[in-house]
Amino acid sequence: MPELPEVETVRRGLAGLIIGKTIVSEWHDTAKGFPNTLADVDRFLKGATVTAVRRRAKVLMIDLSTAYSLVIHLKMTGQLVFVGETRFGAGHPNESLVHDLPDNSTRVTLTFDDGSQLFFNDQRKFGWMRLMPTIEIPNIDFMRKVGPEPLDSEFRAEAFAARFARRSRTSIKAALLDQSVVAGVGNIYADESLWGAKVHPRRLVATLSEQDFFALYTELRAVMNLAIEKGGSSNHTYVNAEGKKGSYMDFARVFRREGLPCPRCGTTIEKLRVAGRGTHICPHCQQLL
DNA sequence: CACTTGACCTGTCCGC
DNA sequence: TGCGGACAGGTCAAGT
Repeated sequence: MPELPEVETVRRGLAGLIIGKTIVSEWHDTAKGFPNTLADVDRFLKGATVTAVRRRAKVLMIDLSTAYSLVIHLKMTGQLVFVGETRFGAGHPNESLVHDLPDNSTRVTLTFDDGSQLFFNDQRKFGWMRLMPTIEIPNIDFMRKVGPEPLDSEFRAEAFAARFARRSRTSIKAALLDQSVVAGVGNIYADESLWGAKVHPRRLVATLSEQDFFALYTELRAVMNLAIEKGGSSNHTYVNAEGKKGSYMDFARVFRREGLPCPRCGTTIEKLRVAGRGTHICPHCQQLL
């Protein structure tokens, strides 16, 4: 589900809601989604206080006072939803956006010392949550190979372009989705940034000019920053830590807009399949050459 | 090694 | 209304 802006939105929400709280109980359903032993849960999770909530690429990390962390990947349909005392009050403006939890998609429930709860829900069960020593997080396979953060102020256009050398013979869309090239890009922001840069998603990486890469770098950062500002994009499954939907989809220029006019030139937006993913383009603005 | 495809799951939507 | 198939904001393991 979530890409970098959605995960960052969840991170910011959670940081304000759970830092300083102590976990008093834990429930989880399957070994696959939560592979830790009960002994580890008892020793390093129960009684632990949340000290920080971090993000790297699309991975969230909840750091604990035990020097362990909960490392979480939401994949396609994962959610982390916090429920405190005031959330379901009658007449609350967001009352209709959330329903009673846990529900049939709930995989993990954490209960804090003040009675509030954090639910990890995941309809498709692709996501995972694991408890591990904080210091070992950089050694997991995903962290070792993941590329730079695209919004890092130190990450410049030249470095962005250079990252693509490893994927020169594939389509630019496949390369953008490759987490080892640049971190955090998924299907929505790949399509949105390619449209912004006027680059056809099927163009081979090797055919992109320096100007194309510069435009793509600029557009990707602009689109991700806007999405974070708008609280991410929402389909029927994505909600932030407070159970609210993001509004970026109201600003999307091509994603899921097939049949509608391109906001730049009016040409009808088309949907294709590129790198095995549904892909949205303006056939006039984005030419194959 | 680089690249593509299928698998992992469940729910929903669309055409018959 | 029921059913089959395609598809869904992501990564891996296998295959060529």
